[in-house]
Amino acid sequence: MTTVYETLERPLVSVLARMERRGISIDRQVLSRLSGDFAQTAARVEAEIQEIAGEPVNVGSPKQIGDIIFGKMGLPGGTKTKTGAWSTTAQVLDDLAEQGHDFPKKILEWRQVSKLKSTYTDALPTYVNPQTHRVHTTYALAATTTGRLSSNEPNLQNIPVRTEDGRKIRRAFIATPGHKLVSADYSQIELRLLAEIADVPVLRQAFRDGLDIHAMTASEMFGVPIKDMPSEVRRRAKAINFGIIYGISAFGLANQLGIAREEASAYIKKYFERFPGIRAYMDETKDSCRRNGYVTTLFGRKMYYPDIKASNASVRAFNERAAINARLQGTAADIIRRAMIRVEDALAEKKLTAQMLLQVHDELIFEVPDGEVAATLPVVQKVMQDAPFPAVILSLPLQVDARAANNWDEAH
DNA sequence: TCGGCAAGCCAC
DNA sequence: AAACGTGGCTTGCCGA
Repeated sequence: MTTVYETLERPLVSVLARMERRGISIDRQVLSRLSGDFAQTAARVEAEIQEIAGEPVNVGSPKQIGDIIFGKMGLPGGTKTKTGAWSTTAQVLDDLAEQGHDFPKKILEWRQVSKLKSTYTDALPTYVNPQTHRVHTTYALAATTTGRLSSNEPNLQNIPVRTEDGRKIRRAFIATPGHKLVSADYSQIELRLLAEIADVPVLRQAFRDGLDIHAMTASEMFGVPIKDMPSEVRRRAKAINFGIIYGISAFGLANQLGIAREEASAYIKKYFERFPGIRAYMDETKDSCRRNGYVTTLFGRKMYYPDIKASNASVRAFNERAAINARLQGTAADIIRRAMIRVEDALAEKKLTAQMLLQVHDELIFEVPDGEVAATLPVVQKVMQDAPFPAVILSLPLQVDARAANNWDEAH
């Protein structure tokens, strides 16, 4: 498929270069104030941790924390990492915190603010370019096996969004005065591509009907009405949907949901029954990857997984899951690349001056003059929705949500 | 002092 | 505790 390289990759390099050169504004005062807040919280929590420990402890050392929790304090449920150290991941500490143990809870709190401070509020200002007063990331076009971009120095594709403290950092990404940030993102693009590629009638129809896809999944699997569905039921279905995209295993799903492996197995079995096409899609993907050494996106781009034939069973299984995921993640990557290549001309044709600044896998961020926002939104949405055309005609619509605000958090 | 690995965690 | 996919960044730690 030389077409992909000639018509997509070469222009994309130029598009990315323009995005890198434009950069994005951050509010250094907001970040500075947040750094102070985080420092204060970290210091307070660290003092409480030292108090409980009763001895000097380096809070940032997982090894020391593990020795205290599972050695000295003798809390239950300890597991070891592959090097033999006590594991102290967030999941482990969360389990202990839920059992009422204060120490792991405080470690979690310390880690959260420390992460946000060191990786974001302290680091981002050091990337502000003195000439432009903006932050300029660098995109790597060929760094991933699936065709996604990656972003570094700084990575602007992993700005926090999950927690309230995290969103405070996102609010520091701002538009120039007289402008708005416009964020446009594909809704559930990988699940839509799963419905398309695996040819799952129920799933495709659900997307055509605009249903809440996780609620629909829960309804199909557990026989619960979509109306007034308990959030826990929907949460499980959502975890299963994501698991499917990632090349599910009963082990992984059990860990994710905190249920027994047997129960997770039953869920997967039920899912395959309710959504005919998924199992065949997975089997066909593995078979063709074993035959050819690669899998392809809907656009024909190849992604190589030669180790899918490895003699080691766990290496083999890993490559099988990666190959299953790659067709979905890779096709989504192709689609947003096509949109990025087309959107500049589409805007120019309407005399719109929006500037594309960032790409975050299924999201594009633009800086737009206040007076052009209303006209810009539908142009961006249409280009993104129609991006597969004409090379690929999907049997279901791609939905693109777009909104404008003064900062990235409120636009997202 | 530097480089690399391990552990951990942020995003999609 | 990652055998549920793709990345990048930071800290601690250890050996050269």
